[in-house]
Amino acid sequence: MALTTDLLADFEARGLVHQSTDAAALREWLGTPGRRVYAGFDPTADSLHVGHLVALMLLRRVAAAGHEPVAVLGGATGMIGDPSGRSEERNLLSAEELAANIAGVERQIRGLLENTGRTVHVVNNGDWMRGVGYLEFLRDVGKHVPLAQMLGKDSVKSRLDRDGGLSYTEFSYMLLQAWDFVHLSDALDCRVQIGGSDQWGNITAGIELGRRLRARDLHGITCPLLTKSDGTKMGKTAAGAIWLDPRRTSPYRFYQYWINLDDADAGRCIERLTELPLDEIRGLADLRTANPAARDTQKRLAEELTRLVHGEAGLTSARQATAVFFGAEIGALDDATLAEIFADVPSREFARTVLDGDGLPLVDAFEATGLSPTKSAARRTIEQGGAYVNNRRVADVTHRLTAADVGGSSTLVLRSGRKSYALARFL
RNA sequence: GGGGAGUUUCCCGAGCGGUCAAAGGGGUCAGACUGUAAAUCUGAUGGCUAUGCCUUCGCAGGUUCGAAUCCUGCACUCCCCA
Repeated sequence: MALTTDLLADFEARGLVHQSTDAAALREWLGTPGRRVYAGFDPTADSLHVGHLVALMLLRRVAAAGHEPVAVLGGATGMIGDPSGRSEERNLLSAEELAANIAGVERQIRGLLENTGRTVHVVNNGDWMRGVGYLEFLRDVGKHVPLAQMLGKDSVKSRLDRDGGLSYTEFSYMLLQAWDFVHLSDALDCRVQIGGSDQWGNITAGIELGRRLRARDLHGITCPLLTKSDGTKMGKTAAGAIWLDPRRTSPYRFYQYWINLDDADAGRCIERLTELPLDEIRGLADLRTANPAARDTQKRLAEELTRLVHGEAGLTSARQATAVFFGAEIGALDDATLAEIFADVPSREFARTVLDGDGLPLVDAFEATGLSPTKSAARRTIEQGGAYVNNRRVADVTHRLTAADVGGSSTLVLRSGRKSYALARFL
């Protein structure tokens, strides 16, 4: 198969190269189709999050360029914890946690890479590290790594300067990752490792080891870490990380995360995280300057990434939820759809009989669902025009919910202000 | 050990014996505006079976027709001198 793209040029055009080893040698090795390129993922949780998307997308580009992506799961390294980019010692995971995490992460990686049409290798460094004895490792690997080199790495230096320092265990992490690289070059003839810029030290350690042990040229590319213009980490919100697993972060919240990025961040993300052609991206940048209010970039970005991670159905549900959360009529939606859209929203069940006769005072419903802490607060909200039933404003403090409000379904959507929702279910 | 100052509603902080559920600011919540941003403006902000009733001003008593405000004791905090 012919190469569809010059991988390195593609990376460069999208601002994905922070540092790389000798570009000419790298380009030459990548000149043959079917080359294997790897990135590692440590299973620190049972789901990847938005921060991992860069690496995943890099591997997709590897596939798109006619090569074969290799994803390495850190069954071994995950037991240690990478000190890179961390300010303090990690807590160790138990073996069971680790196994569960690996299973979850592997499923996600396969889901995101296997539809590229290329052969995808998903391997676990636990598989080749497990049988290796400590003495053996020290003789075969440790012997070839100069301490000065290890101490010179930023990840180590910055930690040594701190009060907490770092343990011998984390210090050794680098050796494991270096050995991974050499092992993969043996087993799969994989000679390029890619990762975030915080991985440069670990990658070069592997390259150095390959030269010493095998006299082999290995290559590395790091991409800039994605950060937001306000300085916070991409994918972190006040409410926590944005995960790829829909059980942790609903497709709606995932979609909204991208929609809410500011212009500069959205511009950078659409370049680095999507597969849209560069001229379309340039077009979006022009639109953004001309009419920032339209938020075309954010919409396109959210759409692309939600479809990629959650599929077409996830995108549809996220869009429906968005429409509803911004005032669309709710009457037409059935219970199942509502349940899906409002998956993140607290709900409260009532006996259907409370709707009989005079019905349930709206004030009571607001208090019972937790939308208002007290009935007085509920009254205030209603008086000030901040109370909605199925997205229709109710300004009457004495309003009572009856069968007429609920209609055919059994769920009522209550809302306080712009964005606090609660479901009332009448069973 | 001696002397002084203080403890107020989510936070800071004002508070004259009656007009105090208690100024002002912050926060929070609503509304307007807006690009689902930021800023800004407006209103609200103890509870309730609500034109009234109940509970709150460190804790426990007391004086008074009436106390966050006066008195006594207790607890805690801070400052100064030894």
